[in-house]
Amino acid sequence: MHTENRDEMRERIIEAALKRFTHYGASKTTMNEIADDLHCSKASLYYYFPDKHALHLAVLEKAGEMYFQEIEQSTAEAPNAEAALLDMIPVRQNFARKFCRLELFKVLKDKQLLNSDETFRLAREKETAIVAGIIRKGVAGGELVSDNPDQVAALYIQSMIGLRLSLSTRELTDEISEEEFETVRQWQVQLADIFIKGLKS
Amino acid sequence: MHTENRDEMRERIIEAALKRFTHYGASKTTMNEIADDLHCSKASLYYYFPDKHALHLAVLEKAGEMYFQEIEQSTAEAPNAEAALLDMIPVRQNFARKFCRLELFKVLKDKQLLNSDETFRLAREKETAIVAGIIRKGVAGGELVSDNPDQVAALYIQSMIGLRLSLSTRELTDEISEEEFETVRQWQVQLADIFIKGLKS
DNA sequence: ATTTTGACTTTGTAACTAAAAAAGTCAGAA
DNA sequence: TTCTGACTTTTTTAGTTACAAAGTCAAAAT
Repeated sequence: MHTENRDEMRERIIEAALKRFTHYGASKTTMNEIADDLHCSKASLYYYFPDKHALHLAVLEKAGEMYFQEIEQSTAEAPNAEAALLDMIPVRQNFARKFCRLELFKVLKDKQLLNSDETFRLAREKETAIVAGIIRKGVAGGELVSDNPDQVAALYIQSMIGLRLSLSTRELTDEISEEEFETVRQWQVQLADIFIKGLKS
Repeated sequence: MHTENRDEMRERIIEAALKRFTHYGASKTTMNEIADDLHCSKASLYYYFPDKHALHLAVLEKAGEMYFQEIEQSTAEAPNAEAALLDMIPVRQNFARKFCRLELFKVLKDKQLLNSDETFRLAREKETAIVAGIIRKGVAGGELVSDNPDQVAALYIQSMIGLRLSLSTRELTDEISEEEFETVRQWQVQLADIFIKGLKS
């Protein structure tokens, strides 16, 4: 297996793993399967990633990039703050639906991977910053009023995650039925409305 | 073991179980231990309760009664809607702190006990009704504005539960550290503020 | 020098098992 | 009607094994 350089091969591995993970689940995918897909040996994978956890995290980071790309596009297209916040909701949902088998929660709980905390913290901060930006823009345009957009944004993200979690009757899982998705969506839209109202006074 | 009547003995059993459960956890408490505490035989317990699940649920119902008693007192003493909503938060927290070993989530997930769903639904509805009442009173007094207090109340409760859940890093558990309690409290107060603001426009 | 690999070792996990503990039952006593 | 000792059944736990997957490394290939 010959490639231009180190980074290119890393990308190929991540993409192969992403495919397997999204189809069959991360824990049901073996390193041998990924190697076979790439027509290379398992040992090669370990030349690019110290262990499976690191590969898993890299796959999640890749998925995160795709998510933020969509979020930023959606946000840019929105005519105002209210629309921007409401449009984020289905983007989030589609992402969750598409990548539910990446076993995000498993990695999040796993303390074996030291960098994972940092990765998730950064993703959370980025998402919060996007919401804060939306609010700030709304304040600048006279649509909203807020003396602390960052704090409100953090609370907004935290509450939205909370609604998602409190609606999954089962334990902390990545599997959600279409019916549950719809219920979560409705609650999230309602909560967004409250926030928007609260930010208009 | 002689008592006035059936209900009195049921109460004694529930209270003994409540003590054991809160100290050592429900799943670490055996029916024999409860029987020994009451100086009666295990078989007697089964005369009053069909199985351990039913006793567990009765204990939770008892705790629920204590909770609502405190909530109603706190609500009655509050001078306005804002104070009533904010005062509910520490009451909820103290309840969670006191009865965290009752393994509420375990029973909630357990589908063996058919009545449990109904019990929790009723408790949720009662809590929602209390919040809705606070909002309605606020609307009547000119403090708040809302065209659908029931829906807002349901969203409020759901969001507060969500914040609690999204802050427990670990899996769905009843164990929470004092530090986590404080963090949850702060988020919940902030969210309450947003709701109150949103209901003043 | 960098990248790859086959053959290897180590680790984790699913499937059994046996023993113990706890749940739950019941005929008969109080 | 209430209670109990002696009983059976079910669940949990702790071990065990056997297999699959993770992870390593010296040497080969580029």
